[in-house]
Amino acid sequence: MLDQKLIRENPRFVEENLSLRGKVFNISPIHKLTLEKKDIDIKISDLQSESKKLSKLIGLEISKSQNNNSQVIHELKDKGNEFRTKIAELEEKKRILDHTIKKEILSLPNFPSKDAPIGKDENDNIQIKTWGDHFKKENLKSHLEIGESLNLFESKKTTKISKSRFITLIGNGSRLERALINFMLDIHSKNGYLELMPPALINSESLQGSGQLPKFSNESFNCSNDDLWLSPTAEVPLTAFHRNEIINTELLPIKYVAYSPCFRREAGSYGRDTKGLIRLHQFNKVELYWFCDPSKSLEAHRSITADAESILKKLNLPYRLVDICTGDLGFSSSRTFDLEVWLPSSKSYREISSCSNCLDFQARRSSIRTKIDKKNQYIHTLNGSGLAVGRTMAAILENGQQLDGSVKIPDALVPYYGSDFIKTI
RNA sequence: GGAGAGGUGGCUGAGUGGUCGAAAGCGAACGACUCGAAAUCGUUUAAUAGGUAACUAUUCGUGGGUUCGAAUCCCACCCUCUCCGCCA
Repeated sequence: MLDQKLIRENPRFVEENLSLRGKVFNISPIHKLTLEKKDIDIKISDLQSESKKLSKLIGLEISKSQNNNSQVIHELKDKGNEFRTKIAELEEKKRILDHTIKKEILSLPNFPSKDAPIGKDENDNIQIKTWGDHFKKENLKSHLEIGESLNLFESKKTTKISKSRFITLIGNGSRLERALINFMLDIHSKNGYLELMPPALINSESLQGSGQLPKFSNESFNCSNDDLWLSPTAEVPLTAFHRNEIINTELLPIKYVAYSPCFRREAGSYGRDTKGLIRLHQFNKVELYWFCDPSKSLEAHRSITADAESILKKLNLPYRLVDICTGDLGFSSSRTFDLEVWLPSSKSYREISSCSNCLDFQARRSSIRTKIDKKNQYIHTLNGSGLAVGRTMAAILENGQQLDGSVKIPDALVPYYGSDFIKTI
């Protein structure tokens, strides 16, 4: 959420910064409303002040005279009633304004960082570096073919259970998924992250706090009976964990790692990645999350990205690091580095982690602050996948495939998986 | 799901219509005493928004209502605790 005061006092600055996203933002209607609201705020405050004084006076008069119904007291009460009516009128106006303004502001995305490359869409993203040896032979099998031949997962029968874009992991597939989750959690825990296991059902306020609501209600599953939603990413409960808190500065940065199932409706992606592990309504993810001192988030961003990268390195999966351009940034993010893993069957890179610095955008929505020089300041939040588990499995299957049809498990994962190769049973 | 109790500042806890933003205690900060410390004594100490400031407003779980005036009365909701039932 952007600062309402900034919108009121410097609307052009706000428009210019938002427009870096490649769309035109006209905030002059909200700007006008914020001015109106400020004006009403002042009027209400003045009236309340007078009305309060009057009430005290009435109290005094009543205690002085034994007669509660004297002419004087009646007149004073009438005057009090006038205040009440006026204040009620203004408050009604203010309530409508507040509601409208908040709705509008909650639908505005974060400012892109001035360090982010300027661009329109994903084609303008900039590759920063590549890592690892690419496996580029011909006739490589896709992770879907490998998974089917080794009986690691199943999607056709799964439509009976739920519907398309769900998967059932089987045998070694399930074991590999578990191994990956534990492997990632262990590495990050050793690296200074505190492990949390948050609920998968999330209330509306939490989704609003991290930026999924009100604008993207289409993208999450909703349990309408209960004002609860299936969490699309652990980023949501992790942000909400400290909602409405003032965090002691000495505790910062707070670093969490959380494994969670993630649920996404994938509205608008019909026909894309319909097969395999890449785009599912439900998938597992290990998420990294930082609450940090506002002066230190740039450094933290590099750090969280490096922590996500460390998993790819340990698993010996080739990847590249991409700097997301202003037009392709997520709603809450000011700067995002994507990690894309190499999938040899399609000779392409695929997003496996997205590491974002949201600055104070989520903290403002969620009211998470810290006291700096006796003043409350919004902290900065950062999130990054570390990593998306299903896509990691896909990458291991494709990059580790052997001529005999088996798959080599990366050395670091062997203790978790329990053997060196996945073979047909 | 049934029955009951309760939600007040950093914490404990008093407050049932009028200088109550809230007694008292604990805690914390500062000062005195001390070579230093403990103990003791004294002073200070809620948050949020707006304002350079003086100051103004709001806040006693949340939202409504009654009233000139609500922590206090009324209504709805949320949450916590205890007991019973059910349950992985």
